Amino acid sequence: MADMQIPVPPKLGKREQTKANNRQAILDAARIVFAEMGYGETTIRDIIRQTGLASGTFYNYFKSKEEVFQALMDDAALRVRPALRDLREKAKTEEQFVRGTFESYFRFIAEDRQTQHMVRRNTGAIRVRMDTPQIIAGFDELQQDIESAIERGLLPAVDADYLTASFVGIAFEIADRMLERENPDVDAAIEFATNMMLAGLKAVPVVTDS
Amino acid sequence: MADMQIPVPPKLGKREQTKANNRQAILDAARIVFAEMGYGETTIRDIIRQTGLASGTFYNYFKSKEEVFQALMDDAALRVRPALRDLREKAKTEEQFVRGTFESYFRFIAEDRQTQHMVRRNTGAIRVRMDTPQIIAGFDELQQDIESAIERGLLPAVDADYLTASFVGIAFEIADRMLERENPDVDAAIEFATNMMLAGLKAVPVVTDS
Amino acid sequence: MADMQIPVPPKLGKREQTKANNRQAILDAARIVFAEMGYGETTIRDIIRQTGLASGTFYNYFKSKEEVFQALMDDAALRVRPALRDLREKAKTEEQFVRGTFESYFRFIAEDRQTQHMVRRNTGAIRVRMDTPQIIAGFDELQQDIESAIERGLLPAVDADYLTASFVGIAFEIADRMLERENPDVDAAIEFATNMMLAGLKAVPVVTDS
Amino acid sequence: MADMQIPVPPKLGKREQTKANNRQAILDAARIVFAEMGYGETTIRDIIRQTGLASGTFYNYFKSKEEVFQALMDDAALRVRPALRDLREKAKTEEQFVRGTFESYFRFIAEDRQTQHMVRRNTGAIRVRMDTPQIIAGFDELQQDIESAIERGLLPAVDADYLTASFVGIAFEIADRMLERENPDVDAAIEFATNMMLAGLKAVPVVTDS
DNA sequence: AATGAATGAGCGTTCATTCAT
DNA sequence: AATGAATGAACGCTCATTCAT
Repeated sequence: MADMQIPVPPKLGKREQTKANNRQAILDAARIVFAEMGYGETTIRDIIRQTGLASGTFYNYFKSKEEVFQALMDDAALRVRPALRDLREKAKTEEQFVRGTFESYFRFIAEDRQTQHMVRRNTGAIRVRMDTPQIIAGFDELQQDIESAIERGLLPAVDADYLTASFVGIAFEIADRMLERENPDVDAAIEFATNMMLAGLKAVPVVTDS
Repeated sequence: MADMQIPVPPKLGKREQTKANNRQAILDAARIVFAEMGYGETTIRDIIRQTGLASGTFYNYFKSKEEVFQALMDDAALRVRPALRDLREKAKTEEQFVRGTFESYFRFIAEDRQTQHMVRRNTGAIRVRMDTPQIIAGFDELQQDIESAIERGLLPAVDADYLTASFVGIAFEIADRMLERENPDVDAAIEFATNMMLAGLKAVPVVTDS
Repeated sequence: MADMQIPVPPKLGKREQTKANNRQAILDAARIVFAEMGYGETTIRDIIRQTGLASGTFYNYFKSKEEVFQALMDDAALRVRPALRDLREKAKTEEQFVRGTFESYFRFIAEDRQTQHMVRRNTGAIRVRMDTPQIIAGFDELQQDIESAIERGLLPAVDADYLTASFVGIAFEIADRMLERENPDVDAAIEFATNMMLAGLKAVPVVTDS
Repeated sequence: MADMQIPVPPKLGKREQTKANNRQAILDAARIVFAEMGYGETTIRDIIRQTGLASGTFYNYFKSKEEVFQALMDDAALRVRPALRDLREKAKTEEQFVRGTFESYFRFIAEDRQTQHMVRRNTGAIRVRMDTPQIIAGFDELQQDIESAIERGLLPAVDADYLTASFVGIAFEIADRMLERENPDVDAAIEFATNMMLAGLKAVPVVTDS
């Protein structure tokens, strides 16, 4: 009887199942190697090697590296964006808007640090930063939200473009440093970024001991 | 025997001269192609092609692409850092420190936008940011300067790491957007960044017309 | 139970029908792509793509590209050969034999020029000539007919091998040029080839105006 | 002193020597595999495999299969054409013109039968004929020569296009059959073709025993 | 019998690097 | 020291073919 009430999940035949599995395997592999080696340095063969599938199989699912990347983006967007937008739309105060954004970003980054965070390849002193799909998805609509918040009067009528830039810049860089620390203190990062954003240098928490 | 009679041309000076020239030629070529195609996409062949030298010659001067990059960095550091450090060491106020840093950075970026600024390759929605040598050189010692400024009491005793991160993040991102505009207004960018840094969102200049 | 009530569709006939249909579909597709892209350049995938069938299905009917080709040949042979043989067997004079052969060949070529005639791929200056099934079928038994005609005394006792060669060579090349012309004049081609064959250069119609 | 009179052959350094050798090696290899497998079926890797060189080396000399082919053509043209043209220009009679052309063609084919003659791949019953460079070179200017001969009054004013076609067709096909014989009798082939061309079927030598 | 995804060999090509000249 | 051809690994990609469904 229970069977009848529970909506039947779209039963996949074995074929569809493996197909879905493979697609996901490629996406997972891609996320890993993108994060490890950077998008530019990653080859399609790196991705398939990581999956254990045959080289030709890749092309049954994606036409190019770009396409996998885009798929990762779409994936991430689906999962990340709605919450972020919702949060920012519902923000009653400047601080809620700012803190909420940083909070969800830093928490997201902290959780998925292994494979998800932005890439930083240091070949020697070279820093290459690649925005992984999740990141892009996260900030993509920030500017729109900021503009709409300005219209609502929630945020002051400043240059929305530069404000977004500051937001993103601070989030990126602080998250990056946060992850490099032994025991990342997400709350501290949120606090710092929020205060910096809201009231600048002077409002930022003073370090008593270090 | 005939060989012995031919007066030996003053080879040594010239040799060294050419040697230095070649080295510089490679560096110049590398700077151009790095900026044009991005570090990751640049091949050694691209660099030597640009110089007109033979491919083997490259290896007389550098072992790898990385090494050229490092050399460019060192070059840039020599030219860029002293002024920056000097400026920050001599800063009497917080604002001088902050504004001075942004000012020299944004002006530098604006002047050299052609070949020197950071690379942004967009393959579709993919943002890859590569810090060119000059950029890195510019920010490399920022953290030290910040720490020293904190010690001097010029800056509040905040988390120097995160403060640097905010600095760099804001600078990067705003510079980036500035360059995308039709007529980049460097002063406006400096003003925005400085105020953001010093007093946050609320202090940032309000846009009256857009 | 419900399954049992549904009237069983007359499956058997249909099965065989589909089977025959598929076979024919593959043959048709092959003829088209062979003619379009040339035998050598055609891949099995090209053929199945053209049919809309699944790739695996191909192998239920043919083992290889060669085999499809052979089947096309057999097909054509069935349709083309009998008439040709008949014509040549019934020939009362040398001229009937020769003219009849050229006539049926040139007319056939002219009618099916779209997809059926021989392929000529020019990659640059390279001429690759591929005898399509129909063509081969047409000439395949020519030599036998010639030999038999010699025995009958219809044709002089010349080297049958070389005679066939001349026949084929003239037919091929003239047909080829005929098709390249704006308004192919089949009768003129027949006339030229027949005269060339029968009495050589001197007998060939003189061009008065061009 | 002798040195001064004998024109110094362009002394090649060791480098130039190997370079020339390699180029020639590739050309030779290409000629062989083109002849063996047909142009269409030949891959670049087939060619380099035949040379023993590394795969990348091919690209130091040629950009593509087409380019090698063209180079072979140019080679052949240089060697074959002048004699042919000369012969045909100097022809005093129809027969000289016709016989000379066949003669040089059949002799050429007979000599180089290994690697040089036209390709005939029989995969099963499939005949693919590929005109190798030498062949093309040989016949390329035939039509011009024919037209000029017609103007000179050496040949009757027939359709030059079709006449060329007949020439080429007969030459191709007879040469082909000639080569298939145990002991190719070049003179017989020349005789047959010439007579066929000049006076058709009736003039062709009768076979007494076979 | 039909399907179509998986496979891995092989293609054309580019590249970093070596080394005889 | 400069040269630039040779090298062979690796790339992106396509293909014939197999086989579980």
